[in-house]
Amino acid sequence: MATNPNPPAILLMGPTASGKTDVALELARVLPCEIVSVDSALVYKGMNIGTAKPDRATLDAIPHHLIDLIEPQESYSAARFRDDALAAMREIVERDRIPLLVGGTMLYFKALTEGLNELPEADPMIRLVIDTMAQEGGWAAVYEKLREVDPETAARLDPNDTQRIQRALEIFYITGKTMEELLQKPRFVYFPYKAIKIALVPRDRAMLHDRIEARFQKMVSDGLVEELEKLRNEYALDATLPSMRSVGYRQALQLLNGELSRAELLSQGVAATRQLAKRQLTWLRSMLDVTVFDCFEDKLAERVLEYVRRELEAMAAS
RNA sequence: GGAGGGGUUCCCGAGCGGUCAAAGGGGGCAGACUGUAAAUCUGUUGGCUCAGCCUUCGAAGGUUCGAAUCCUUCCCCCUCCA
Repeated sequence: MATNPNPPAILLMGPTASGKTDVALELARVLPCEIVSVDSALVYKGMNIGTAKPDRATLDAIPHHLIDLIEPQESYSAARFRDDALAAMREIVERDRIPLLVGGTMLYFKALTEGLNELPEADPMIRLVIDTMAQEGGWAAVYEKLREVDPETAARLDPNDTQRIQRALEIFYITGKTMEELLQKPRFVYFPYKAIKIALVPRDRAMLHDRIEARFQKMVSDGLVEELEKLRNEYALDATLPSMRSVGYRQALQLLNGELSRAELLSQGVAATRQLAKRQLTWLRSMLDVTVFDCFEDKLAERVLEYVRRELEAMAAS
């Protein structure tokens, strides 16, 4: 198996609150797996309650990767995830074990399995320049600038999509080439694994909504706000950081800043989580070759385990 | 008991005789997504046999060619005086 040029990897996807973690832990308990987190929020140290991070005991008992990588004022990226995940997977396979990728950040799954074009990484200075340009002339002026240098990308983007406009212009300023041109180039797709792709999806959205609400309430009563308060004393956190724009923390920070009441924290946190789940489900629907399980099905973990076993056997046989 | 203010489509909330199935926001639903992705953006949101029709603006009557908008009574809610 160590010499297998195309070893298996299990990809377990699903929206927030679909029960991915429970299923993953069960798989890891029975199969020789190590878990690789595919989650843009679990990378932050100290952000535990709001990200539903597995507890210390679980992390110690079962090997987990790509959790607690950076501090809350830092930022991560899909490209960095791809590198980190491929490195982790290689090491896992070298130990004769199976990488079990678990998470809800669908862009990361996509970047991992389909690769990314060669684009420059984010440059804080350039972004600052563009932000300043936006402050002075409005985003309409920034969009106009993009239209001058990269009309194809500008046409593709909505004038209100400031984040992508900034990124496209950033690419041009760094490379002198348009994003359009760089995306045209063929990309290397290095993903030397036989992927077993599984999606946990609710048969009934209302049931997921109920679970989301209960879960968020529990996060708050477990001390989400207090956790953030402590983090804020330790790090210079503000609302523009990617970590502080994540579901739950964004609202908790607003509460600490006096912008939200306790009741609003609850309702807005729950709504933001539902909206996240909705976007995750949109990604999943667009993905082919994924085996879907109803996340409210009885004995979910057992069924998934059984399916994975069959797939692994079939692979070993061929 | 007296003086005011109010009840609008899932929610908040504008409308104050026709151009109103009713602004705006929220929520929901659908979609997009290449180094911020738990982010960002877009569309849609009474029903139907859908360029038209039907049912909606607390309830019931009335005025009018025509009402969510005016009048009457009734039912709730809030503020103030007692």
